[in-house]
Amino acid sequence: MSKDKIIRAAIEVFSENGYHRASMDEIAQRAQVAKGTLYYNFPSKSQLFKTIVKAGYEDIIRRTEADLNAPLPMEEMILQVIRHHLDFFLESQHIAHIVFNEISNGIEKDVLDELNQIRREHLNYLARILKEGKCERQLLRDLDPNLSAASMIGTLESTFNYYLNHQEEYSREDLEHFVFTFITQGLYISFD
Amino acid sequence: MSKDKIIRAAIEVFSENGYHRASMDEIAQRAQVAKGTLYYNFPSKSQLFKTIVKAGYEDIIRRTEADLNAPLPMEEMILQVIRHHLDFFLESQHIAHIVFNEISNGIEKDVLDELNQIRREHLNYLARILKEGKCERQLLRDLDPNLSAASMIGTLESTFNYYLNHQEEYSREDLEHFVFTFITQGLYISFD
Amino acid sequence: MSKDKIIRAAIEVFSENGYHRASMDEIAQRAQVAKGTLYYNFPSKSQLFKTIVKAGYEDIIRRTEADLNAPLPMEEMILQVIRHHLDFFLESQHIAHIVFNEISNGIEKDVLDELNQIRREHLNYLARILKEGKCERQLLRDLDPNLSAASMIGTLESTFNYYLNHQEEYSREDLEHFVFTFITQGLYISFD
Amino acid sequence: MSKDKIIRAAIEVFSENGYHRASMDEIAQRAQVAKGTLYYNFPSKSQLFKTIVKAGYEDIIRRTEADLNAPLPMEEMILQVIRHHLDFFLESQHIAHIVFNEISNGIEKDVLDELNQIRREHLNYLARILKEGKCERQLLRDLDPNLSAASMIGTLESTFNYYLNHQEEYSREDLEHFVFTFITQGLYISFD
DNA sequence: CATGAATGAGAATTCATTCAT
DNA sequence: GATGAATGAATTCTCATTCAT
Repeated sequence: MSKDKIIRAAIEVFSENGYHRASMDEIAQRAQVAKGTLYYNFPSKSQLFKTIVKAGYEDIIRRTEADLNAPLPMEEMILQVIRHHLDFFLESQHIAHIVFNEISNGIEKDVLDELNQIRREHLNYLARILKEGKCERQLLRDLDPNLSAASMIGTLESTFNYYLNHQEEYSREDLEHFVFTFITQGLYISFD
Repeated sequence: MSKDKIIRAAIEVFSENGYHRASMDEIAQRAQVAKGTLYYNFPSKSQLFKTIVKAGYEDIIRRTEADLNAPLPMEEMILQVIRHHLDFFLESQHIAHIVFNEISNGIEKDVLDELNQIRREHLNYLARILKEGKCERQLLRDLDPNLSAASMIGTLESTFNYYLNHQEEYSREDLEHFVFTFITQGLYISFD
Repeated sequence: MSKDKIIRAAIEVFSENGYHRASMDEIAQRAQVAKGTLYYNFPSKSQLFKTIVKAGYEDIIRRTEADLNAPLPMEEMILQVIRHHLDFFLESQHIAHIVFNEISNGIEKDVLDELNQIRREHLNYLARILKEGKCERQLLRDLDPNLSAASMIGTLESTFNYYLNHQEEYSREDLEHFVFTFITQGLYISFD
Repeated sequence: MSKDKIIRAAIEVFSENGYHRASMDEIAQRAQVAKGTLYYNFPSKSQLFKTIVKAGYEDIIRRTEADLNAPLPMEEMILQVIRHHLDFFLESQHIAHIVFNEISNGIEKDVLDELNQIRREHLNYLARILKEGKCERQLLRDLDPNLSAASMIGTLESTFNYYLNHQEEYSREDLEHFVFTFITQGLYISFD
């Protein structure tokens, strides 16, 4: 079906070139449909982009939620969150790159607002997990949950970006272990 | 002098619109020079962009180095690094936004290579600090210094981005304290 | 029935947007039929347009003729012509706007020819009435009947257009009286 | 100079094809400039169109005013107005066609508003002449000056349009005489 | 009778860059 | 040093029309 072909092609083209350099022409070509078909299925370039980003966030949340609705100890939950985000980064580099790196200044205001709304919801989702963890047990430090969620994402993102340029030097386990340790324990050896 | 006016204008326009939506026309207008003058001073848009990014990185390294060449305890060094980066983010939001958020896919390959080279050097600089810290004293965990450096930046960046949209809820001290705690100790209360 | 729904919708859309900006998409939407149905009922956009214009002219001639086939004095005939045209303008603003204002340059040549043919016939019809009037009685000045017919239409049209933008300032009677006086007696107080 | 070449070409293309079918490509080609040059000189198609229409109206008013600022008897004034409008129609068929026939529904609202404003001013100018005439001397009938002005234009326009398709049948004097008689005395032989 | 997905030729507009002055 | 008119390739988007079902 055209819509699917277009989305698959768009993911490729957007992630290879970024939003602004991606051209509808190339997306159409790769999807093997006529340019008009793009606009038959999506009202504009920015809406097509938004559709992809939204699906990306929804996918990652769905994966994470599938694991977390069974009650888990907090350590396990954070590990699962990290794992699912890393999985997503690794399996869907293209989408991930768009979802997390493409700031897209200079996109239509209304679409940008929607994108930011989606981003915010994703952060809130993570922050909520951390908030519960803080109450429930005495595991988590008294840090602002929103900033903590943002920093988790930032850490995952920059770790993954670094990995992209140095794939041969690290294994998947290395990344997972690094991110988990960095996020939960930080750089310092704990003072005891 | 024209060159300065252009750079000042370019920083504004790039950070407001992102690289691709920033137009040489608007930069010329804001700099109050003719468009030709832009090309008299800079060979191309991407070179103008690179000039700004490079200066941004150099500025931040210069500030940090000024403090660190006197021998300091590691705790203090990391705090200084965080402080100088936060200072830079807060004082030069525009440049910082460009320097850290503008991935600039779809820029000429040679300029992109130079930009990545600059980014890499900045990371190396931070990684070197951490490496020394690991040997010197027993403070730092045995984590990969490159990934650690990348994650420090990622944390600073995402914290700052979150702050930009919630300025009223946090003070500068809040940010500094959060980032320092997150980076050095992580989310968990240390097991002792 | 689809055909009627389409015509009703097309009249609206053509008169709101003019021929070139009217889109088959919008006509289909307003008619609540699929786009294919438009082409099932009308071979092309221009043919649909022509159908409407033709029906408009036929309607106005039918109305006028209904009154004029009974023998009437010339004064009365001209008054009836004016009345019926004004009625038509007032009752079917949409169609009238299309019929008289949409010059439609840049329509397919064959359809344009047909449209002009229809227009010509309408003018001829009016000119014939005037010609008879000139012979029959000594009421009408020796003016070219074709130019006279064209000028009658022009007067009705421009009066009506002015009225459209100043509806509150004139009543229907004002218009009728003005047009009748202007056409039959002109601006000057007759020299006697 | 480019601007002049563009305007000359645009007048041709607009009047041959109407606003919507006229393409910037063709205008550029005929003006022998690159497409970009069009946009260097005019911000948009609609603004280019407006520029031409405005100049047309200004030209016609300038011509008329040149004659009328010397005090003239009303008969003479109306004759001059008719003559100058006919001159304009005959000398600048292209512009006249645009100015008076191109209703341009479906143009950007702001430009359309400006166009209507220009049209209105032209009508007001003619209405003012008639108003003065009514007071000054006992020549003019007590007809609404605005509707009268609109009808004068409508008469000139439709007469001219008819003439365009039947050029061989009428001389310039025929037209002038017809329009003057129709406008000032109407169709009826005055009752005396 | 009716549908609606798909098309592709055009159209307006943008913008980095050049170059004669 | 500086200008700004001119360029033309690239880009997004529109829309009448077709056709398999």
